[in-house]
Amino acid sequence: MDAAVERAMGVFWSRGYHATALPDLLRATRLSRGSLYAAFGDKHSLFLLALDRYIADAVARMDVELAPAREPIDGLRAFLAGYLDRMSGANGRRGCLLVATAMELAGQDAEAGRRIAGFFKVMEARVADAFSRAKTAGKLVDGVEPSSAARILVCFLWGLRVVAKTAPTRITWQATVNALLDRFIR
Amino acid sequence: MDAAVERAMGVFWSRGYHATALPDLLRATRLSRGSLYAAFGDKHSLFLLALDRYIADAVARMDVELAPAREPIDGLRAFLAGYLDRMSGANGRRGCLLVATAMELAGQDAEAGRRIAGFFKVMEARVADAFSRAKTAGKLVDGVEPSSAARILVCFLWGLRVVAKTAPTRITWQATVNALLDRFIR
DNA sequence: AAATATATAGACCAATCGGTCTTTAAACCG
DNA sequence: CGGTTTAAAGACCGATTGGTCTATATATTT
Repeated sequence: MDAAVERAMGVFWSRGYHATALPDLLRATRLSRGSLYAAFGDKHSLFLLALDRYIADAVARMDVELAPAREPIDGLRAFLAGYLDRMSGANGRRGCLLVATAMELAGQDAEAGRRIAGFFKVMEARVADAFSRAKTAGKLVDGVEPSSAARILVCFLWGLRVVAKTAPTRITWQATVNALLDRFIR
Repeated sequence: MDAAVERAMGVFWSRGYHATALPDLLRATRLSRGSLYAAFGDKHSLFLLALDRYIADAVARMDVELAPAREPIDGLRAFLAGYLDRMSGANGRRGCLLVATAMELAGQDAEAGRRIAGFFKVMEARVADAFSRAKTAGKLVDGVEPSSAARILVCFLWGLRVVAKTAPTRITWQATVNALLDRFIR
């Protein structure tokens, strides 16, 4: 039932939680009503599985892009390039399931909120680690503290996902990302 | 019917568009079903009015905080202090109607999308203007370009509104905002 | 091939959705 | 006071919501 979760994830991703109706999920998962409820319990449980899947994918990407073995600056650049891809054109307009869920559910839904907050901490920690390694390699501008640079960068990236919903013009944002990085990297 | 729009805005702000049901709006506006439909047409039209109101409030705040007459650095600091207030504790958990709408509706609802994109441009322009004045006053770090600094800062702020939904710890973010400003301001 | 487990299609459920309409009460105005 | 406008209350509408259940068909297994 792994493929079903992935297909459901796609629907929630495109439409959001409330705007996704059961028929949408049935069409996407190619499951009958009965099978879907037997397998996943209810809409909310399936959503949490989809969210977990989305998070796992994102963490997996960071695992390779920001791997400790890799040159940290290269890693950060690859990491940011991925974000630029994901926020350009149609990809950008589709948005980000994590940001959408944070805004739509995190206030009311504790389970969803915990997952969002958890992912945020993980992402910040990985970026901070990369900055930290860059600093010991002497590649950071004087006075830049890895942990606060990481918070800035990560926060900026979440903002990008918001902006990309209405202004998916890649070139400008490529330049903006570079400009931000130039404030940190020597 | 101005107060009704404001009350409706409060509901949409707290719950989002899809999760707001007619009874919620009736309770908040203290209007009967008939009166509400006579005055505003339908739920979507009322939502757009509420969104316009939210945007007008935000622009009005910027008008005073980032007024051309004011010292630009002071203005930016006041502007950022306002954001920190709005993202701390319960305020933060409530989120931002603009960011929520961007994620929930901007993809499907062209009217909402236009408003979001428009506000984004306005905000970026005002911040860029403040940075520009700061630069001519010699208060910017060398190599910092006002327009790209503005894009970075604005984008960072949208990201703050996302993060604040689950991690509304003021002190850390106060420090992070200062750290970002330190990259731009001399 | 027969028996059993599994998943399908889709009827069905109460509740709620956004929206309309009629009836009744309250203001307002001459 | 009497007549008119205005708004409230709430019945009512078809459509849709998330969720259950039964009957049928399809595999699977022995």
